[in-house]
Amino acid sequence: MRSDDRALLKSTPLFSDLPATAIDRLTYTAFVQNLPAGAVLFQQGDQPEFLYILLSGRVALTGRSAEGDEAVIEFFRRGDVFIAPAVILDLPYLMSTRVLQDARILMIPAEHFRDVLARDPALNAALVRELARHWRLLIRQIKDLKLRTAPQRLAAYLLDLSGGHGGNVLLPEERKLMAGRLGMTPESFSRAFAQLAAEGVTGRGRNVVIADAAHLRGFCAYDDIL
Amino acid sequence: MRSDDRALLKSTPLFSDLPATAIDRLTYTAFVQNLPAGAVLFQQGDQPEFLYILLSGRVALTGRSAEGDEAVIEFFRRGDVFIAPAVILDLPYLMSTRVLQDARILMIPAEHFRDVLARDPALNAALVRELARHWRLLIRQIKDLKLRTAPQRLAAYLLDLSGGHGGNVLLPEERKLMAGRLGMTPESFSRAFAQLAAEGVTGRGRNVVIADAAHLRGFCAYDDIL
DNA sequence: CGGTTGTTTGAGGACGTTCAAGTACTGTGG
DNA sequence: CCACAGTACTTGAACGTCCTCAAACAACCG
Repeated sequence: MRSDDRALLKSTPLFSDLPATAIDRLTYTAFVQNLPAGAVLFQQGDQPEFLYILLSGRVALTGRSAEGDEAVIEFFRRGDVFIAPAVILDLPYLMSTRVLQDARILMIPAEHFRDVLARDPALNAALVRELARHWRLLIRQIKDLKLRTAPQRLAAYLLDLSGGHGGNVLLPEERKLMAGRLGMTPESFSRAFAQLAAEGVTGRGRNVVIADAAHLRGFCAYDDIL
Repeated sequence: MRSDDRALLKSTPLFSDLPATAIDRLTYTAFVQNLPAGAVLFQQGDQPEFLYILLSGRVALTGRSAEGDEAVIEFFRRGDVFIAPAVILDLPYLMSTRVLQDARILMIPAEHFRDVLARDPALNAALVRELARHWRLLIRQIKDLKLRTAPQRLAAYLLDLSGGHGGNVLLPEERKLMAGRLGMTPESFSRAFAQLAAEGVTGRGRNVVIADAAHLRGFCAYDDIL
């Protein structure tokens, strides 16, 4: 692990409140792995062997149906810790993970993580907050899927990306993958995007402009559904 | 709080590993409220004032769209602790809560809960596991919504209720509410149920029989999607 | 430059919703 | 015990959204 990796850990929500010694205790058995885009870290159903922390690159957690089509559950970026719950409970992963952009990943052996967790109150406290935050993201996604139409979901996602204020937005992923995250096909994504032109959303490639954020919030019930 | 309430708390996953003194510390400012079916505990957007533990009765967490229709996110029953994340983070509730069946609810002041949480490592550890478990339930629900059709979702839910083995199942809620939980209208629920007759699912009222669990698992990709 | 992959667009169809009507339940008061 | 009201549940028809399949176009990368 490089020194800037340590600095990165220290800046994440999970580790920022932990003393350096706690971070050391957690990471001294850990190692860094470099993975190219397209690599699969693990498959759903596997028993968890590591806790993963993304040091750089991008990664997607996906679920796969019996027919083989893939739904993105969530994207992760630099600094994110993922699939902690499976490691904590020592239960099979519910999702698969695919590298989207060449990634450096810190891998903490699951057993070791659980050992430290059993002893370190500060880590428990930090993890409670981390899990609580993530819990809310999942609730929002469920409400999104149950209460909004495809164009509304896209609009809400774009507003999230813009921080709610509109203006210029840079799409973080391919449209194909964003479609999966939003629970629709790439074709539907494309049509949803075309439909948002009438609501003041324009753009080419990965650059998108939200002309009237207030109007778009109304369109997708941004504040009502939270 | 009655003595059998204390016994109930002690039997829940969250509190079972906590010493009695910790439970006392947590509950000495708490009180019990009786609420009739139909009562609303709080609305989405409210600032959290209490952590709720259901001592008896049934309750649903729901999200509401701008048009006013309601989607059930999850049901809770005796012994369940709900909306901990909002209380932990002191952020507005993302959902509303409605009493389905006359309920006795233990209410722990949010401020007090956070105080205890800041001091009690055992509570943190228990909460980490509780949140991790719930996190996995939400992931399953998201995969359900993104990867399965309506009849498949119903089939998977029935299998969950039966413990995966089939046989007799007692529906825990009105079909109307189960429809919301599964992300469909009551009409679609009814049709989905009718469709499952071809897969060996029969029943009248709240009593349902799964004739061939293995077959139904195949139908909804029960083991593939997890 | 050609091959590959991502994106858009069109046509047709499946799934699920909406609206509307009818049936079965549940509980209440006579 | 029955009549009744209110609610839940089912069923049918029409509609809309989203998906599938297919093709054209654009962007990227060797």
